[in-house]
Amino acid sequence: MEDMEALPVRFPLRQHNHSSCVNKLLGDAEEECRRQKLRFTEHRRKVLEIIASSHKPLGAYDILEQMNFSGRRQAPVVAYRALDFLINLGLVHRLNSLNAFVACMAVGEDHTAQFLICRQCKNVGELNSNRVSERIEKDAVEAGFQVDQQLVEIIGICYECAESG
Amino acid sequence: MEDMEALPVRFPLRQHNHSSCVNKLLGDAEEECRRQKLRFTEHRRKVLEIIASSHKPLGAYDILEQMNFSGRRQAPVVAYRALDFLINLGLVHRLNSLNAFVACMAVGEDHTAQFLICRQCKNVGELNSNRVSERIEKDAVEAGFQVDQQLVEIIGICYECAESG
DNA sequence: CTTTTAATGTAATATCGTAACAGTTTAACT
DNA sequence: AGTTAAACTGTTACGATATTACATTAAAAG
Repeated sequence: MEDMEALPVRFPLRQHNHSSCVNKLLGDAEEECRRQKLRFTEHRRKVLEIIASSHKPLGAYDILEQMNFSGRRQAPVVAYRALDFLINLGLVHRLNSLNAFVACMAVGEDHTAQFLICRQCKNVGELNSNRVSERIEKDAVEAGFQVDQQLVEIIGICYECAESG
Repeated sequence: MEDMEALPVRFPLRQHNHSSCVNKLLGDAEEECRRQKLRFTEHRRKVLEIIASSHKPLGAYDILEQMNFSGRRQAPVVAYRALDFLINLGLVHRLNSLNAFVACMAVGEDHTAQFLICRQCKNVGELNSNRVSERIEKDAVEAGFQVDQQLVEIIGICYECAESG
């Protein structure tokens, strides 16, 4: 039986208010950390804020550059440690084909994710299709493979870029 | 309507004759280059041979190490150039989550591919499920995205490792 | 046989990511 | 409150992955 619900997808529109996404995500993060008794430290907050403020994926060193509060340049490991934390919490996703990071757009929704990477505008959308993840799971199992994690990155052209030629 | 054909999957068995895979792949490569009037040079042959001789994914620098014919150590770019060529031809696949490369196991079959990466034995299998690729294509299109390329990497435990505990 | 295109050689450098370890802060427990 | 254990931070150094640039050589096309 096929799932007939609307297909959840988040693709950032050209004009939209970043600051509300950022605030929402920071709030979700705080709450999640409280629930799990984890520490939402300054570094972690800052890194999440930087990532959430961009719908284009950012490299670890891009993030690092924006961490110069106090004028002092941070060591790479500072960014990577915060990223590991945020990824484990499901607040940030890593895009392996780009060596880059994006904020999760479906925090707290118990979701699977596939990433839509526009090779023109470089924006990244998040598709949350259970049909895709279930199809992968079933076919892998049929092939004798036990699935722990799925990494799905889809390269192409987003709607807005297709429109504007 | 669902595709009821057997699901194509290639997972290397523990005991099997590598040299026959290697020879088949080299033959296919030669033929494909003849057809497309491309040059199958020494570097390209050697890199393909190295990759095909391993069912575990190899990093570019692993490959480089094995390219020391003439005792001379090659520069990284030599491996990367050959890899680019082989990837464009569809003879080699890149695994983004590992920064590593594997030989294609379905050359000349007009296939889609999803990779099954065993985190225990580190072998990589190639699943060729059109059901998966079509599901991804459909859902992406439904989300307003035009797909050029799909990157699907599935991490887990292969059959043989699950058997042997 | 000459022109043009593709491939190679070589050096340097850019980009991405981790190890190791000492010091500090926070939380948990008497 | 004072002590202990766990988590986080600061810092240095290094390892791993990948690309740019440019001069040279080899091959294919005319």
